[in-house]
Amino acid sequence: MNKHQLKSEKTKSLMKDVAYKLFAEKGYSATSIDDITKGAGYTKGAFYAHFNNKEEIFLQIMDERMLLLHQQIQDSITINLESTNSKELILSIFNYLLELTQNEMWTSMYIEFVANSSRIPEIQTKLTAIYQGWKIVIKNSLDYLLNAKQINPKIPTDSLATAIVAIFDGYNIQHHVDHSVELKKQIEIIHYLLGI
Amino acid sequence: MNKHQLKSEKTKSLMKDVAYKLFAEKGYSATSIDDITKGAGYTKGAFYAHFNNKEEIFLQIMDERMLLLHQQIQDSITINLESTNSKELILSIFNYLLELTQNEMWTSMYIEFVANSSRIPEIQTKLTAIYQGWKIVIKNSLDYLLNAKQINPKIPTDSLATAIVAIFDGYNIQHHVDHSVELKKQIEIIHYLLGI
Amino acid sequence: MNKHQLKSEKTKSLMKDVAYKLFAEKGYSATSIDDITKGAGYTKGAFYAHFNNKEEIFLQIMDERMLLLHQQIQDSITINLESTNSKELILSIFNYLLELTQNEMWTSMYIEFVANSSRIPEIQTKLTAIYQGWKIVIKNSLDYLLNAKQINPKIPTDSLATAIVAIFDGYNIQHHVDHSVELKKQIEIIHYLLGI
Amino acid sequence: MNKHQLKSEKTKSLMKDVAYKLFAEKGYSATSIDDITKGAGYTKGAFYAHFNNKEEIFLQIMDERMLLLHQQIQDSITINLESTNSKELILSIFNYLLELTQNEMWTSMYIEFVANSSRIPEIQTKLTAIYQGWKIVIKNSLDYLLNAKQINPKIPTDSLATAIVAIFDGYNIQHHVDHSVELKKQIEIIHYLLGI
DNA sequence: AATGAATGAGCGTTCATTCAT
DNA sequence: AATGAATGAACGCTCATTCAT
Repeated sequence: MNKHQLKSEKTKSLMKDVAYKLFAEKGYSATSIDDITKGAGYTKGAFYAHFNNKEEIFLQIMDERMLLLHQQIQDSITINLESTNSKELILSIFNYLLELTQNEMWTSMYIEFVANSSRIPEIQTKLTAIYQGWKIVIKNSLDYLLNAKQINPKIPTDSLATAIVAIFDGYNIQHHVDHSVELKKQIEIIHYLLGI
Repeated sequence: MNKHQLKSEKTKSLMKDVAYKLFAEKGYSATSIDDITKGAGYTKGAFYAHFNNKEEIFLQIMDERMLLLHQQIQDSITINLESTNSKELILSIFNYLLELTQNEMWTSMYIEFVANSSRIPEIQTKLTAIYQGWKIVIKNSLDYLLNAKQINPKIPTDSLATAIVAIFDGYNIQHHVDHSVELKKQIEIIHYLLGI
Repeated sequence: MNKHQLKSEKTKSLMKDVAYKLFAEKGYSATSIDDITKGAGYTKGAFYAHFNNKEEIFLQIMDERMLLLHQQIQDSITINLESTNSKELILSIFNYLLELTQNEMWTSMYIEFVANSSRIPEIQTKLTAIYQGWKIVIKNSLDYLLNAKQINPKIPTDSLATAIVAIFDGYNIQHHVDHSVELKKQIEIIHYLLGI
Repeated sequence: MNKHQLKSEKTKSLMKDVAYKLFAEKGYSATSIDDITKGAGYTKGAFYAHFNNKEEIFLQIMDERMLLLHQQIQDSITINLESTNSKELILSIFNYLLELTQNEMWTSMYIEFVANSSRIPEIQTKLTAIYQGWKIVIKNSLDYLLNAKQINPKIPTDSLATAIVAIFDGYNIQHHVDHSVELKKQIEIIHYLLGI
């Protein structure tokens, strides 16, 4: 990677960081290109040297953040899969998600994704794929634990995976609106569903 | 109410119906006053004769729709509380919510409420109150059923109420993004949580 | 026509007059909406209350000016057709066109039409129709004079009509670039072609 | 000319070729520096290494194309001046011009020159000079043929030269707008004017 | 000679809002 | 109550031009 590319990458990254923050704070529509570039210390023109339009930066941020999240969950699982204690594994995964949802910025951005999904088809496609990914990861983990007889659910693991994702999303939304809602309580519910 | 007021009320109501539809379809930001008034067969000026600004109509719609929803749930409970069979009561409530979430327009609008809650403080206040209301309604019903020994939950009823709301929201979001997600499955989960 | 429409028509007309002048002076691309509205004493927004976009005002001006021109030529012919002297008729028509081409603004605007015709299909269609119209008007007049044995051309009247239009356009362009070119001389040429 | 200069000249020439094409296709205003450099396989910076600004390349292209055209006409005349038959001379010259005007790109570019002449004084000066040049070349040829009694015009040769240029321009414009106009017909008219 | 990141001014367009009628 | 002309600020985007490399 030459100097030009390096500088370009740095600028893009800076703009994406600022945009991420602003999209979360003010929403996609209410965030202007000017807001983004000024926040990153550039002028409007610089934005269009790196992104074709506003939608593109939104989608790129979404892609990157979702990929990162997916990988981190995956890693968290891999590391803990050797642990003999199922509770530890489950706890580690869910605690990870918990931390994430406690990050207000991420939640706002996530809701922005969902809110715009019906208007921007590409977002819908991506989000659907992401949901599928999460559910598969969770189902696989549950299957593994089930085989190891470490969980004892009364509900099929694929339905459980969907339910767990829903519970996270649901608590996420409630907490986003009303911070007095305790996110930790969802862990209890999930444990109960898992029969542990 | 005289003729003038009646006409005024009718105009407002028409505009709110159109606005509800448009906010759900295109989002709050992307919907213009012109879209609303043209859709209702009026011109821009008429809008400002009835609403002070765009935010106001959004909040009024939210108020009315949420109140309506709340009352309908309340009614559904009241009617069914006398039924000897707990399953029937639960089913009737949840089926009501199910129908609602299967109404795409309502879901879109609901997500619009949530997405705008961090930007418009009044929305946050209202949404928080609404969540509280729902949870109280659900908790009271659960307590009633618990006393009647018709449900057998392992989790306190207030936590359960929060969980049930979260599950509805969560499935709602997933279904909004990916229509292949079956909303009916959430009922299974909730039944399991209730020990029935 | 009510007061609203009257005011609207006045504003549109004012804007079209200013736009006509500016398009001729600076060309279509180089003329901004701001130039037009400021010149007419309005703000940018007012423009879009009356025209859908920049192209529309250009096309409307073209339509109106061309229609007017066509009618005036037509009138000029009708009035003079009764005259016994063919020279008078011819002179009156060509003098009319002469006057027009001596109006720099009109010529500039006309060249703008032509220059943009390959890029804006609607302009091409309109211009083609206008050329047809002119040629028919001229051919009909020539045929009339031919029947009356007042002209004695060696070339078919339809070819002559095309040639006459070409000569007007050609002198027009030369004069537009170099004002020392005498437009009057083209009348001589045309007279010669007509055998008078 | 050393290697550096050679390369430079080649780059300039490439850019001018691409620019010529683009100016003709999209017009001067609508053609961006980026369009030109990308089309020539370079980047923006390279443009400014060879031209001071956009106007400069336009003027250079105009200069070169017009010079070329002038020389080719001149050559065409010189070669044919010895021919005993006047018709051949005339035909060769006009056929050359005919071919040129049938080249759509050239016509578009030519109209761009004319349309921009009132905005860019340098273009006006150049175009005026070019018109003068053409007219002198044509007049001289006509005078030569007149002396040789090979043409028999009823109109002074200088007026005829102007008329011939006008006829070419006029048919050019008509054909540019409406391709069904036959350019060949203008030759008939000119022959008639020349009394041959 | 050539790259390409960045500027900055400007453009066409939209839209919430105001107000005379 | 309703119209619709007009405002004015903002927005997404383009582009000629500059300049460090």
